[in-house]
Amino acid sequence: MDVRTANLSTVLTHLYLNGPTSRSQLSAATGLNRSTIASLVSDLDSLGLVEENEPRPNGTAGRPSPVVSTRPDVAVVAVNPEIDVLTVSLVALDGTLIQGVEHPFSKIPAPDEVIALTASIIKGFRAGRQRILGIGVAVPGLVDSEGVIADAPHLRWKNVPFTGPLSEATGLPTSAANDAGLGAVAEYKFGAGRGVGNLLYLNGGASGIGGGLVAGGKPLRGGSGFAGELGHVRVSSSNTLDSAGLPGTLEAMVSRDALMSASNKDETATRQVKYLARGLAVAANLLNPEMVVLGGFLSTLLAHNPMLLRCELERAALRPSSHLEIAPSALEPNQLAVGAADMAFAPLLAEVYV
Amino acid sequence: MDVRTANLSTVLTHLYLNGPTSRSQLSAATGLNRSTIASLVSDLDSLGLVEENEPRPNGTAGRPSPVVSTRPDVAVVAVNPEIDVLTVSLVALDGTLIQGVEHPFSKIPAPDEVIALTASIIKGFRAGRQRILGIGVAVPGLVDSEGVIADAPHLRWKNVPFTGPLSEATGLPTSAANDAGLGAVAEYKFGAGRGVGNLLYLNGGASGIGGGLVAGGKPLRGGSGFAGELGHVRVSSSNTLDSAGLPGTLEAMVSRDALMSASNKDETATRQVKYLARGLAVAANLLNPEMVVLGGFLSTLLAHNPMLLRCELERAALRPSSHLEIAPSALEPNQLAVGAADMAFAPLLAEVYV
DNA sequence: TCGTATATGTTGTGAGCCACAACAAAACTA
DNA sequence: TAGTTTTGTTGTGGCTCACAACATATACGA
Repeated sequence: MDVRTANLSTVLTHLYLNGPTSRSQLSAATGLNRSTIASLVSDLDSLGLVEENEPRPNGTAGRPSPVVSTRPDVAVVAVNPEIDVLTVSLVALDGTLIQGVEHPFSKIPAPDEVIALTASIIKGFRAGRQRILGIGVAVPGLVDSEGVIADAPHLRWKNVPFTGPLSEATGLPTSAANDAGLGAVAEYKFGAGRGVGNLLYLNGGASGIGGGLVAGGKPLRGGSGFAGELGHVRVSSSNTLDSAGLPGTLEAMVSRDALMSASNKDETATRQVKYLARGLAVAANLLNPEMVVLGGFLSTLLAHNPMLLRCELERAALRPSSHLEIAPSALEPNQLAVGAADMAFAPLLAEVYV
Repeated sequence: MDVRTANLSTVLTHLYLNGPTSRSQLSAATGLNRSTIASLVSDLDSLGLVEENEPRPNGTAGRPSPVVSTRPDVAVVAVNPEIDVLTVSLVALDGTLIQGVEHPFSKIPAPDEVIALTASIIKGFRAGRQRILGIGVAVPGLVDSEGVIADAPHLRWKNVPFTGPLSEATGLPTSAANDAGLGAVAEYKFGAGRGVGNLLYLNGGASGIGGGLVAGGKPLRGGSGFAGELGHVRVSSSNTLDSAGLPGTLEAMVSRDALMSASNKDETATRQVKYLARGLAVAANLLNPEMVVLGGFLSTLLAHNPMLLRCELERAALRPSSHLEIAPSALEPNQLAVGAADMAFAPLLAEVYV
């Protein structure tokens, strides 16, 4: 890649992640010369990606530096099909949600239905003044590298080509990935785990427990793209099966339904906390993350008895796990939209062509 | 970093990983122009890092291209202190072992002893014609980012400053890291997992089971540098304790001593294979690696009944684990020397200053 | 209110480094 | 031996960055 392209990407990515930044701050952050930053910002401006605004007085001496920020009309679409609802969101080039549409389903939707609905909703978005650059889809299942949904058990989709048809229907470049993996990236870049290079994101939803990983500041997808599935790791010798048919796993022992329908809620919650701690211990020993971010009903479980969770975790993990931070999701309920949008912005941020 | 520096690094790293390469192949591999490669190789030559040799006839038409290779006299020292032996090796800039010295201990050595011994052995190495650039230490324990050995339980070392004193005693830049993590990188770059971006390396030694990870082509160290400790993940409800005092872990259930001293070896091996499969299932579900490399007595266990290991693994893991390859270490017994040397070469390979 | 210090934008120059083209060299092929 | 193919070699041009000199805009103290 070109030097120029790399530097344009560096600047735009900084603005994407850190929000409005003065030119002098950009110069300090990138190590590039004042004059170079001026030239790069000018290029990004004429590409319609950023805008310069009046300098904000900051009380220091010296000539004030204009504030550069991403343009709010540059956006992508984030799509998240679930069994009971389709969420289509418009997300701007600073990670903020502009608009979200939720379309409920009375029964599990077919892929065609979801694609057609999404295309229509996007047509609606286009009435606005946004420049829509692409689409990112958060899939509750396994997606292969060509955008084919290999297996989404709860949706009962298998080997469904998805990004291709959706891209054709909308004329927009489209990518797809596992939802929990995207949630992990979202929490890392904009949420509770901001700047924490090694984190595990665990989400408790209606259909089970999904997880995603960030390691060394990058999403950890694994060989076939389903790393992070802590829900299917065994934490008990029980024979209770999870959604994938595996016995005694975290997902089998910890579920929202069991919690809701329990006669003794407090006792059930306590038991589930203990199993959750065992699962986290496995992740702590094997991955040594700095932080675990809990979303969905797992954050409720955390709130129920944080001390118990930590004590049980310490018992089952190697000592350095005391450094492990446990935090609730900070982006809820928009993690997946933010993560999917991040994926859709990725090609632009990686290589800004003049 | 400079464009020139980056390109010099690219070329040198290619030679390090792929061995002797013709200038035309370098041009193809890097995408750089013929003339640029000529200039880069000339720079590396005058730095004494590479040499050009007679072109090898390859039967094709056209002017033959000189073969560039790393100079065999550029080397680093790899150090591996264990409870019963200290191994100090000289490794060349193509990952090959030039010389290895093993110094046995009758009792667990103290850090000072190891440092003094290592320094003496390196003095011996210096009698040769090698240019020694640095030292890499593979530690059977946890090393912090400043090179202090936080905890090496089997050596009974705690909070021992190590790289500092060794560097002072030898005058060489020194770095240290967990042994299993280095083994994982070695197998990825030069061994059974060559080119496999997501792999788990598991080593069965006298003192227990250690593990290291490579994810996305990079070592996965985790927050405090001890990711990969699959040995301390629970695989049984048994109360047998492992070396860290945790019950029912892989290390507690699978050990060389138990295997050696068993009255019915075959039965014990079979049981251990089943526990190993459970441990691998955890890793498969959580990390989704493409390959598991087994070293030490675990490769013996693999050889004992590969089919059983795979069957048990399939039962306990999500389906895509059928893509998971299981292989014995290809570098044994030099994994740690190769990995530690790789760490010692890293600063040079990352930035070649003219 | 004015001058000074400080910080930053602006402009022009120079240097580094790469791609490319033209030519030379060294193999293979018929 | 002449033609073909591939690659080294050399010189040129262009891109992009750093830097210096100058201009501009603020804060602060007299």
